[in-house]
Amino acid sequence: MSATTDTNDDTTLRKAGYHHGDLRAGLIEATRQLVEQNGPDGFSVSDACRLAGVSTAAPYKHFKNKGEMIVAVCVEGMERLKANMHSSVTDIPEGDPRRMMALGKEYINYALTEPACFRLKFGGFTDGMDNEALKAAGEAVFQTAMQEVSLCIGESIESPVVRQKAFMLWSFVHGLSFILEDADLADMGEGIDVDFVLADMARRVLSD
Amino acid sequence: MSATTDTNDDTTLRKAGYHHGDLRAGLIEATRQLVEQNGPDGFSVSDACRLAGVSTAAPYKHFKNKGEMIVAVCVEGMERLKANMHSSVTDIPEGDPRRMMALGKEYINYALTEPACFRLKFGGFTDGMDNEALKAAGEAVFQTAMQEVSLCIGESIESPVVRQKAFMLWSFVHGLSFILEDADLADMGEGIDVDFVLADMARRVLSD
DNA sequence: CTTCTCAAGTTAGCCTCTCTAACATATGTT
DNA sequence: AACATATGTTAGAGAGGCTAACTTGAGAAG
Repeated sequence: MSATTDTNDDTTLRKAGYHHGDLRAGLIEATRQLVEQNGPDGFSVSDACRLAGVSTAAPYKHFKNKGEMIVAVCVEGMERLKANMHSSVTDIPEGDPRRMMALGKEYINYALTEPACFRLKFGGFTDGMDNEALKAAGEAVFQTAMQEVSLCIGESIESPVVRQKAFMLWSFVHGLSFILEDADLADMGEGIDVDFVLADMARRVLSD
Repeated sequence: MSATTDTNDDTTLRKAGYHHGDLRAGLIEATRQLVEQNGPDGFSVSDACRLAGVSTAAPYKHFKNKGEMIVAVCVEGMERLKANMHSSVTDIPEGDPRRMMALGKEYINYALTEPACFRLKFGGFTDGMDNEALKAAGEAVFQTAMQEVSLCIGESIESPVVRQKAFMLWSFVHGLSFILEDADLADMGEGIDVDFVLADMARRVLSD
């Protein structure tokens, strides 16, 4: 039984001595890994504890309950998504419709590389978990889309048209993400070029 | 303790005597009710048993495990969705683009009236549960959309263009459904008229 | 009508999971 | 050096998933 061994291979995950250092971060990372491995509902607090190398009671010094752990993982994920989206457009000049496409691609890319996190946030697992941080993280992502639409069609971000077009594109990309990461559903889109439909949709929606 | 009382108020749900009659159907209905009440992850086999008035071991004569119960609820739900979609277009002449809109509205309507079933099927709860019946039920729904697109644009259902347009519209409606039923996300679409965006999107995608 | 059989129930109990209470340890402030 | 507090631990209550072994009763066969 060397659960509390000193050889610390997995930084931030396992602990070195009696105290972990940053168990909160360690548990979030452990949970994220488990969720990505076993699906959005295939994780238990106990599993996360084993991964982090602590007792099953330890998490409750950092989170109120299992739900709060899930929310924390989602918030982190949304922050990564937002950062990815931002960095995906830095090389493209403002107003270029390719920026809109890059955002959509990045959204889908996130859904495909962190599918379980994506579903944890959007699939209904956080239903009824009112959390300001999580809501704010989601809004920040939508704001990014509105900003881009505003630049593309040359209208104020306050304009209802901008909101409407952003909402339409977001709905499309959001649904596409869900479909692509579900093997059964993705089968129905066989032969379809994701890049093409993304560009095609952007063109159709952004035109008058 | 009158759990096995003779007064049978809730047909198909509770049993009358020692044998239930159709416990399989009773458990599916009980599960559906619980899921709609408490969210897609807010149900337990035990709860369903209590609702159906049987012991906690009874379900295992009809389902291999909890996952199979979930899948059964999803299959039933998809069949309802398909039926609703079909009946929503019977009064509109073939080829009329309003048929496409009616299908989309019905899809969204289903997501809003049976939100937990919708998320159970599409939110990731059935991840890794390979089930032919469930996959077939989903495909039938997409076929309906393709059929309509084919009629609207006057091309064979085999045509890649038809598949592509159907896929684009489905993605949009699918994403819109997820967004509308999530209170936090729906807030971002404040002031947006669902009927309008549906019609607008259909027009944009179905045009050349 | 009786008897047999088998599908469809039941009880008892295992293991795991979430979460709490009570106790232990280490860290940094005074 | 001593204490206060944050962060761990162990023990255990209560619930849920699932199985094994037993029971019931409904329909077929004699």
